[in-house]
Amino acid sequence: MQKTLLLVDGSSYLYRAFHALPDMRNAANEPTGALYGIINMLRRLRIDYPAAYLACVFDAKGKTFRDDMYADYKATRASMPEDLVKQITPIHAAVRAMGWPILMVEGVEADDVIGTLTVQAVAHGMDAVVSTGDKDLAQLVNDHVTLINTMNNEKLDRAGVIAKFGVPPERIVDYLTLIGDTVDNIPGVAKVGPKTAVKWLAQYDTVDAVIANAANIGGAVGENLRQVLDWLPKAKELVTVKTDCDLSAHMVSIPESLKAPEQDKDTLIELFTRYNFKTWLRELSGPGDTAVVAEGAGKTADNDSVAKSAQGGAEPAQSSLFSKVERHYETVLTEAQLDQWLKRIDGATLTAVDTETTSLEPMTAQLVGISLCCEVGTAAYIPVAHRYQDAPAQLSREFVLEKMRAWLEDDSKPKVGQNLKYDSHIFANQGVNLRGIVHDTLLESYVFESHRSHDMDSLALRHLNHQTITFQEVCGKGASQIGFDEVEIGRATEYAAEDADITLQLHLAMWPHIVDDAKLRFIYEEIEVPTSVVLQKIERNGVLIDASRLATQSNELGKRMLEIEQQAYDLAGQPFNLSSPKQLGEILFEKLKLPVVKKTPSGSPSTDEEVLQKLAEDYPLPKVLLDYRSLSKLKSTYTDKLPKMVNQNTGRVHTNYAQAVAVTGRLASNDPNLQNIPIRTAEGRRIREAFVAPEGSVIVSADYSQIELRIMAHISGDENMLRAFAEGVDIHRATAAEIFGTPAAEVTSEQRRYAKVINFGLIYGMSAFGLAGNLGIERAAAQMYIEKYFMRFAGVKQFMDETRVQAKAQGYVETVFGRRLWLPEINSPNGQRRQGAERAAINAPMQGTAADLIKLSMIAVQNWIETDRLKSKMIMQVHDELVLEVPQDELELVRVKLPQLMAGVAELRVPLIAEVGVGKNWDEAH
DNA sequence: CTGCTAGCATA
DNA sequence: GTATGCTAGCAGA
Repeated sequence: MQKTLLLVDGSSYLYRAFHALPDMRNAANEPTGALYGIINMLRRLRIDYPAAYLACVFDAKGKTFRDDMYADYKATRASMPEDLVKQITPIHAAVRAMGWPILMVEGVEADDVIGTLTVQAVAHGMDAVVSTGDKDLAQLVNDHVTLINTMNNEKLDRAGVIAKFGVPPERIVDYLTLIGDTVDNIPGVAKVGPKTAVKWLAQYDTVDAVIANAANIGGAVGENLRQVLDWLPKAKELVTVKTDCDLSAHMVSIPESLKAPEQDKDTLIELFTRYNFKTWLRELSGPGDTAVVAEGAGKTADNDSVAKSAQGGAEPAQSSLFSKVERHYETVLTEAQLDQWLKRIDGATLTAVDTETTSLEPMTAQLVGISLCCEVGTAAYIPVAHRYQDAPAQLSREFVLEKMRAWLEDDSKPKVGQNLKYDSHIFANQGVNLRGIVHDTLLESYVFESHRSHDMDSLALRHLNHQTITFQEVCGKGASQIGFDEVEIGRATEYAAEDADITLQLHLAMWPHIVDDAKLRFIYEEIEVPTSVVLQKIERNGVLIDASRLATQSNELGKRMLEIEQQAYDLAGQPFNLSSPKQLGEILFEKLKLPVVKKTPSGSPSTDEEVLQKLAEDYPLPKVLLDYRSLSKLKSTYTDKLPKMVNQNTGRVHTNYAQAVAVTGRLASNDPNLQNIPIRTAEGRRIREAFVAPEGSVIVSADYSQIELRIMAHISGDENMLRAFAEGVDIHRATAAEIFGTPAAEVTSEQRRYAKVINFGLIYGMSAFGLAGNLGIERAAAQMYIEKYFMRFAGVKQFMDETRVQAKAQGYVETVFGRRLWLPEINSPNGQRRQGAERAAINAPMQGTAADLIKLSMIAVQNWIETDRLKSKMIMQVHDELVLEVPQDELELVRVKLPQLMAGVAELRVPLIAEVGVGKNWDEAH
């Protein structure tokens, strides 16, 4: 592999970091902003550009040759602010401790040192990557030297330089000579800016040639040019970066002198302690830092609420880095513009992609425009289907997609987006298969802060301190809402290009929080991102529904409901709306004077199932209502609704899996929800009969057996429970045997039922009160069972206590794989809320680990299907169950392999077991 | 038309 | 007692 030398223009970042970050200070009131910014930047760099050889170059004190040849060199530059001066020493110390050789050469500017090193590196057969915020260094770029700007993710190779400046790298010196450099106080030609410089260079090629032809250039600028003919050669020398400096006094040889040393952990701990970078510190001293050290990186600020409040605002969102970036948004209306953007994104390290469409329904929405951003602040919007009075001519949807297809479908062109699963559908609707999804800001936020909101507007506000243009501002709301295709293109560009720009910035802001944390990184890279790709496929596969069967059921249900309705009217002595809890309450509790069993949170008498069940013991009407309710639920939610959700094009039902809503890591299914299709009652199960396989295929369902209890056994390490699972016995029976102190063979069905309720209660963080309610026994009796349980399963008790402690101490609990589940209310002064959070804390590791496991299963199964080119397809996920549609000739294969894959995704202290069922429909497959 | 409550389907 | 999403009714626009 090609060796790479990674060079950082430390000086160029000093000022930028200092000015971009707010005034941060440690307890001793020492300024820390620039220090924080530089450390953060170097860490990110090491991750994004792994290189064996490194150097961070700073300007040294003292005059340089430029000062000697030009008295006013940098004359306009103010002296370094005192707060920055104070940070220089710690910055150098930190850079060194992080394992970066530092180069400071007296009498030679950092630029010249870098220039010289790149030339030497190339001479040694290496490539060089130069990280700088200074565009002047573009002159160093060639086939082996690339420029990157970590502040805005910009990457400049030869093509990039041409795209950005309009001239190739070897003409950058000429270009800068003509324009001048106000920062260094080097004048160029008055009134000549980038446009004119590019024009002249296109015509005459070099500054020397421009000078030679000065007499032929007309206009005021021609006159200005002739005024400075004598100066230009000197300006050219000033802006030229030297590549032949003598560095022999500072290094033995290239590249050995620049081999990255190990990071100096002790010094880093000292520095991070002194400057109060707690999160980095925690990572250095905490567990899991082996992986981190191996990458030569520590841990970045996580800005969680705990950290923030605890340290009074040190480690701010690095977002502020971007708030000052100048914005340049372009509407792409011509083929030439599109070509230029294609060139840019083709060479980009990462491109933010966003689509604008006619609706939010992923399977039917039509593409209206595409926005792109591969450099912070610079984005494009490509409208392809805006249609309103006098809309300008646009490139057609088909044309743009064909031009972009190669890039969109290229797995090696890295893309980021906000919920790219949606955009993937939009592209798929047009026959384009989006590949190369390496990041998704929705998932980054979800993995980083499970409990917070993940919509782009909130994220921008939180991480970038930026208020985005909202969809509502652009399209209005309610009846007067217009489609995005009716939005004026200029306005659409402001909105859409900003979305892509913000997406890229959000990634840059959130990624450091994940990349340095081995566990979060695993969850993100190995679970969430691949899961989103799999989900998109499952959603697209869809489920075949026997609509006529459901219609028949709807009819029957309707008839029976009418009969029941009549009975209810007779019993009530008047007609009323059975679906209205309010009217029902009046009938039951006012007219018929039935006793109020419990009240709703709002104070009215409850009429829920539990209440009606109780009242049904003594009165006829409640029973009738229970029947009505169950039928009505089935009809309205399922048998009426599902046929309406069949996609006209595919003839199937396509749910949408929400990947970032459930705080435990579970998926949620909506439009329609396929995760709550009835199963408990015979009546309800008939709906599953309508979930069918097409001719020649069958439905295969595989579900994890007792997954959450197994996870509890694993996490708690409780010996009794582990043994029960290891022996493969009936877990509820085993539990009953322990609690009631009888041999397993003598456990009664009543005892087993109790044990089962207790087992479930445990998973939910049960209290004696809750258990009593559920079993219909006294609270004291319930308490006794719980105590008995904890005596026999002491490991479980210990796990629960420890989980509560951990949750309170750090504000979150973790799954087995390290997913963080935040519990904002765990220390709430409100007892009710706090106890709620405690129960959630108990439940979350189990529910969350189960979610991790089945996501890993989905990835494994999809991978298998694609590798072996099977025709079987996943069509649903229901928390612990995967449902596939399998052609007959693949049945035996799937039947064996599917549960193996599911059981094999992780090695826990208990065996994982997946049970398979097969049938013509989903009901039979269970 | 929007947002809320009550109730109920699933794991 | 955990985690979700959807429906109907109803109140206030």
